[in-house]
Amino acid sequence: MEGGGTLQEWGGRRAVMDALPAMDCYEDMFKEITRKLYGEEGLPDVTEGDHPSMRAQSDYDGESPEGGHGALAAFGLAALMQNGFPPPPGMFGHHHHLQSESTKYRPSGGEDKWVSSEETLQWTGSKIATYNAHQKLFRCTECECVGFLSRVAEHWLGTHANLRVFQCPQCPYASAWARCVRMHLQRQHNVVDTGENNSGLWKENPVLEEVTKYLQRLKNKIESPSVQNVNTPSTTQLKTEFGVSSAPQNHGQNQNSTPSRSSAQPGGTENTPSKRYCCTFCPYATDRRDLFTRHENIHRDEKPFQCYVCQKQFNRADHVKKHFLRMHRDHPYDLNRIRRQPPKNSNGMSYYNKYTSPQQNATRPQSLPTQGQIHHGLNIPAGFPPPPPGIRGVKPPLPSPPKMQQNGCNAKSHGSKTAKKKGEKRYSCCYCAWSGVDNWCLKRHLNTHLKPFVCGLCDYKAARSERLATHVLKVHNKRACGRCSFLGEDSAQLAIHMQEHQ
DNA sequence: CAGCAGGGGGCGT
DNA sequence: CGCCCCCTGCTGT
Repeated sequence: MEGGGTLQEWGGRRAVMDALPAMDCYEDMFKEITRKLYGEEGLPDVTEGDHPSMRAQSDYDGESPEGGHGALAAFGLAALMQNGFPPPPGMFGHHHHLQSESTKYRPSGGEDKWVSSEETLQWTGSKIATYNAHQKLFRCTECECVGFLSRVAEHWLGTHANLRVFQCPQCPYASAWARCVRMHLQRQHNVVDTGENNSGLWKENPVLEEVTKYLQRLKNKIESPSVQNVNTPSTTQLKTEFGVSSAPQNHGQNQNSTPSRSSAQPGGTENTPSKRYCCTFCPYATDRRDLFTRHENIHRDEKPFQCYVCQKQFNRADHVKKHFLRMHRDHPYDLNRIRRQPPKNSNGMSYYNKYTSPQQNATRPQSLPTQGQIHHGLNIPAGFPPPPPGIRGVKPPLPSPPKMQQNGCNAKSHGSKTAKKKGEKRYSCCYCAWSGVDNWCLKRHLNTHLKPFVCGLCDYKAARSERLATHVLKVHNKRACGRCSFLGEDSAQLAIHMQEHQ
């Protein structure tokens, strides 16, 4: 298949969403997805919306018309209708299916005649949507969502291709939904973007243009078969379709051109478009496959390693070693004892695959982390799924050693427990006689001299962001973001803002 | 304010 | 795979 490389990556990303990370490489993932999409199963089992990381990726995306699941969730339907979608016909009880001959024409008369294109998008093999000339509406072939051209194109790209084609012109934020970017612009940059006079939401993404042109050709063909391909929408028309104005240039000239790697995958539309591997769930991108694989484990919540002294679990072996050298320096460190499970079991399944069987995945959303959920590591025997991702900073009650004992261990090993300490290296302040154990301590100490956190409403300066936040709250009755200069009117507004930092 | 542990990314091997 | 670096959150002073 032409453009197989791109589709391969696309398929790989779908594979991640399909919770098939046991595949040892993207090639295998692609094969699996191809089998799912076009093989005997015939319908995808997209579960990206079930992934906690996916849910946290963006509050705007959370407001997106789709919940990320192939089936329309209740709120997704409501959002769709809010966006101008008529209620999807037969959505209740319908099952997913790709376009087939049997679904080309509906038996309910001419008014319900949904016609598909004879061509398919080369890089996906999908026919995207069918068109009903009577209703002048498109219907997604994968989930039967119904809407106008731009909406269905946006829906398909965002839901079934998982692409974020709309880019904030002022920051790296991108979304699959134009209105989400408009909302982001309004909230974060105080730019009221009506969709008619906005500042370039249409990301430089030939895929959007390709899909839109594809649907337009389908529409033209059905409504005016004799003039097909004449009314292929221009770039300006496309921008109008999506309510955007300033589109970048150099879009794909060939309508069937294979999308570039950077634009064909969501990560390619992130702030690091040149990276080869881009995470579906967060903005992370890298050129190294091994780093990407390691990063993916973060979103899988697996902790295959554990400290054999205190049973604390880790997702990386080097973290176990670092922990061990910090906390249990009196014990001999044995690399062979830190793995909770062998890398491969007798069936050749990886550790992760073992615990992410379809049954496991089905119950995964119920194990989403919530406030107050604390993992008692000692109660989880080896061989059981790792706990939900712990809330950062909440330390589970470990069986041993108790906190005081840990501190005693630290105190005992002070001065020699790390290479840093071994070398007696100290980081000295240039303004005073202070010296610290690491560079970060020095940085933080320097803030006491420099006070880089300046209140935007008065002359107050603070050495720490939390101090400034306290000041802003007490003096100005506003909620300050610890990561940027945002000031919220109340905690709810700040909470919404903080989600964007995810 | 500073020490500390945990976690994530980059990089070399 | 392991090391180093950086950052964050928690905790004690």
